[in-house]
Amino acid sequence: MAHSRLNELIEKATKLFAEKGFAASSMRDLAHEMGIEAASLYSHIHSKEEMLEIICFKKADQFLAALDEVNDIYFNAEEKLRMAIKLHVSIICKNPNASKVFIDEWRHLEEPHKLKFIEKRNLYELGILEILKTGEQENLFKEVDLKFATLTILSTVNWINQWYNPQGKMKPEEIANELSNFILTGLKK
Amino acid sequence: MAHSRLNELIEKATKLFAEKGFAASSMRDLAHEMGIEAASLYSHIHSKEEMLEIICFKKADQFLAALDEVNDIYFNAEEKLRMAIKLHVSIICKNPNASKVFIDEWRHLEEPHKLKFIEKRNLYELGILEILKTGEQENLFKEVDLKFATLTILSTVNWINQWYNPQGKMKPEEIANELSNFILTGLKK
DNA sequence: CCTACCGATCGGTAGG
DNA sequence: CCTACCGATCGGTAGG
Repeated sequence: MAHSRLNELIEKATKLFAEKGFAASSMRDLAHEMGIEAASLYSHIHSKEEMLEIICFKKADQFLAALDEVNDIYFNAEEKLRMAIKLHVSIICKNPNASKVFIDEWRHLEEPHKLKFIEKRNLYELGILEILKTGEQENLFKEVDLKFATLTILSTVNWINQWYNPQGKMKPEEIANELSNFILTGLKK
Repeated sequence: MAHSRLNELIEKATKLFAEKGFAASSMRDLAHEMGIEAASLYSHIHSKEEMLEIICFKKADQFLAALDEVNDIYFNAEEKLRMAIKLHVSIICKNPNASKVFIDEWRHLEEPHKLKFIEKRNLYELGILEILKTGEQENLFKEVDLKFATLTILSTVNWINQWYNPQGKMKPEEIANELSNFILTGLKK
């Protein structure tokens, strides 16, 4: 497979960055994981930061693609929101390490990539916000501060990354369902 | 004032750790902020990590004290939850930088402090969980996975730290109110 | 992918 | 709080 060694490198970097944080991860740590010398890493990548870019932007594009999928198919705002949440949770659970880097480590990106990353993230937030706005217009959702509600929803769907265990008893679909119900109807009877 | 120079140091360290992350913050950065040489920092503290301890544990104790306050005074589970959220948001908004360190940087604590920190955090989570359990028993709240609901609630109240601006138009009280309503009744009409 | 190495920077200490 | 300094480690390059 072409680039398979590069793929392996990115995978190991993802795990390392997720576990120790970008700044606390050294190229020598990573080289050790790969079973090679630190200097040899640079035949696969140009810099430590480049790996962070690859990880963050790949994840950002996955989320944006999910948004397109939602907007292409579903009509009702509640269904749209449920679908968006389901896809979001699915993306996170499919690769918790990469998600952790996407959520917590992007700030170590250098310009101009950092700015570009924030733009993509904003685009995603806007997509969720549009769904909520539609729900308001359809008289399905309460009238709330849309920005506030968007960020609150994203916080709950991102947080699962902190405790999600692939070996745990809850499957991504169940998590998404519970979360959607919580977001839509709250805690009160 | 006794320890005022130490207080200033911790304050500046808090800001630095919040903005750049613990691992990416250097003692020379911090010394520069203080207007002294890096070596001089060690007449106030023993190590870089010690500052992280001070910040994290102070914040942890604030949250635990809030829990006591809630449990001492309020009876109804809904009121308890609203009060807990209000105090939580208030603690975060009072010092967003320290809260950021508490939420994101504690993993750089060294043992045995890391373990002790996790214990305190678990104690807090348990306190919130107890409130939800009471609400269930009082037939006020839905029957949900208590652990799941607790983490979801904490995620939303912690996330405000990412975007809260002390100069913004929303006051902590309003944020707490919106958040409580959202958590209790959800988005749906 | 390796050996050999670079300058820069790291957290921290000794001694005043 | 300073000067002077330590050994360790950092990301990265040259040349093969």
